[in-house]
Amino acid sequence: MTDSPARPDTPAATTRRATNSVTLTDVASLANVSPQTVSRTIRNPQLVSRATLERVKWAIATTGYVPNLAASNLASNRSRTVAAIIPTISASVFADALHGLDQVLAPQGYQLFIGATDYSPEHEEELIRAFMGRRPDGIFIVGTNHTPGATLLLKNSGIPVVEAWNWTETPIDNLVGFSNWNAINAVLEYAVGKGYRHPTFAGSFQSGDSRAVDRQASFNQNVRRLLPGEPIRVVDSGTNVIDMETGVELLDRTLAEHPETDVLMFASDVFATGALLACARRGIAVPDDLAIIGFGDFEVARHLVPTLTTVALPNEEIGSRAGRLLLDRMSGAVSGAEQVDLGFSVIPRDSA
Amino acid sequence: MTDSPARPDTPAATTRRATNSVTLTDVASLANVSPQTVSRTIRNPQLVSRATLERVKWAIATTGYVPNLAASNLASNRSRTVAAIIPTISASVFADALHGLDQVLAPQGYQLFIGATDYSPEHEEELIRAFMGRRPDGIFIVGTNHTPGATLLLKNSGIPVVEAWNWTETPIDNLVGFSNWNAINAVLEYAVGKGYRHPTFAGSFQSGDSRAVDRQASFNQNVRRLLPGEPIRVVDSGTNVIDMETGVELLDRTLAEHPETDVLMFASDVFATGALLACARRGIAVPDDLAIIGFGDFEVARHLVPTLTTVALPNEEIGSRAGRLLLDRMSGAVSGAEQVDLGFSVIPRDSA
DNA sequence: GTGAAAGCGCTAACAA
DNA sequence: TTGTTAGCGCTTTCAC
Repeated sequence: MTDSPARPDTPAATTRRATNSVTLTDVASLANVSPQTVSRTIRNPQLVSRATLERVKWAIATTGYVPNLAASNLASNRSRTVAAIIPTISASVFADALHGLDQVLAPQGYQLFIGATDYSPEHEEELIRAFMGRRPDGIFIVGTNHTPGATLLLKNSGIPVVEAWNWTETPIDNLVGFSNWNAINAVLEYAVGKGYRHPTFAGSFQSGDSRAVDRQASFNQNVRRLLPGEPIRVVDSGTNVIDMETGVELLDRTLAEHPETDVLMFASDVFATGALLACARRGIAVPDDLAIIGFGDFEVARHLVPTLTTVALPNEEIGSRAGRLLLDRMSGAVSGAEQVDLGFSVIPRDSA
Repeated sequence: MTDSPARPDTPAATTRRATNSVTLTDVASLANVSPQTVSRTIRNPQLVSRATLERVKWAIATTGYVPNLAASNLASNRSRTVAAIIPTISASVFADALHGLDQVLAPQGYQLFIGATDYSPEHEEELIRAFMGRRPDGIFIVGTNHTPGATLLLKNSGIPVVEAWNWTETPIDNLVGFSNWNAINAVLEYAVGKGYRHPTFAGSFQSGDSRAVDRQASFNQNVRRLLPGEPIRVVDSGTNVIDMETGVELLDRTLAEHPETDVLMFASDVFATGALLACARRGIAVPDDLAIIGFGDFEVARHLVPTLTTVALPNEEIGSRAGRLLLDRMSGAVSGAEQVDLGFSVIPRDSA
């Protein structure tokens, strides 16, 4: 033992320490080195001699020391965190993207903060503001439609940002996604190529979900282009809810409001699944009475009877690619923004 | 302007500030108050006079100040974060729980750190260690089977912990879940009550997923109890993968290895869905040729044809209840640990 | 109701 | 290779 004033058994009367947790200084005095050497042992072991390294490691293990990353963050101005802002946690497409993101970031020591906007741009702005307080080293955010305040916050933050999913000509920084517009166009071309002439598009087109709005706009324009004279049939659930029940309702409304429909295109496989199973229950033959096309290529699509024609999207890759872009920028290796179009593919199956 | 030495336009030559971000001191000097008053404005506005409050708020807005929570964390020893440790992000049951957790915690200003163990206890321990460095105010963790090291870390952390999903007689701290053992027993009693005599249990029973292992043990014991003399039929996929493809494989193996099976119980609705749809494709009548029972009551269960008999689990409620327990403990209002059994319910439908 | 002083636990910069 | 010094930006404590 030493008579150092930092001895843990000689706490200054003026201390404010509320924790009883071990600090760098405790480890240092046990190992008989300076706190700096302990810090180096953890962060840059190659700068420390073998003997010292062993001694410090032993001291860390003995004390059960866990570095306080808030202090590290404050001193180094790096948090080793990434903030992920998604519309909702319980939608598999975003969960897949988060999974991709986490797989790339976790091995590099980055931890993920997650926040859900529930499709509300106002809530998104609040969330961004709250996350900024944590000084994340990177930001992953779904969507390209933000409030002016949110856009400003992100632009001025000086933090690498990846916007994901949607495509836009004017990203804030990096962009990883695909074109919803082109995807819907591709589906429509597929359907027309198959001989269908009376398409209806069904989904939830609330303004909060700009991806859905993009898809609807694309449908409108491309029907005009590919089927001149054909009326635009869109059925809107009027909610943000994406579930199979709503798919059944959309089917019912389509049958009632647009009985001439020969192919029913859904904005999500979730809707399509509900509708396709409802058809089976009601004796509507798919695709002979009515063809159905989904969007997203969820796992169930290739198991349904009949199998569901749909569009495969690069969900997980959006996350992993975004993670790699962030890593490049956070390490300082790369300085410029990138736009990555991951594309999509129409998957022809039996339902259309 | 003042001639205060803290003037932002008079940076000390010795400064180490890497950020150009606004600090409490900047706001204070603009509002002509002490930093302390700005802090109070944010954290305890009722202690500040109206006039001062207005002036400080104006200064905050003018400067675009965002408090640095790492500094706050360090000084106050509270991080206003909760760490959530789940087996995998891309499984809807855990996503639902996270959603419940977030819904309760976010309004109170708590942010969520998320980490995925991929069903590996070793990885879980690493993750806990990494998260401890962030000094979360609470920990949510799925499962009750941890490595000795992980258990020790959690127990000694002094941080409120909620273990979720499984049931155990010896929780680390709080516990929110249901009994997998009882749930499987209930399903089996239901099946036997319906007249089935040759049950087979299919799923993935890798040791990493203790919930699945519990279910299998329950199946074994309860078959012996309810159907004495009947052999125990279990089909194990041999992987941690939970997808419909595996459900199809499990069905095939059951038909090949145990053709006498009259009711096939799956450890997850995902498997059951794959199997049930495969039956439709192969002309196996459900439930007449073979009855099928799932586990989890996923959304698709009530839409399938035939609808799937299964067990409903309180996924989202597990999260929200855990959130409320953590909130109680983090606020200091409650000191004791609680064990909450949220139960389950067998949902009789057409497949069995 | 407000301010001054001290320090949370760590790392950057520099010195030896 | 190792140590010393000076903060990072905030909150606690205590004085007024």
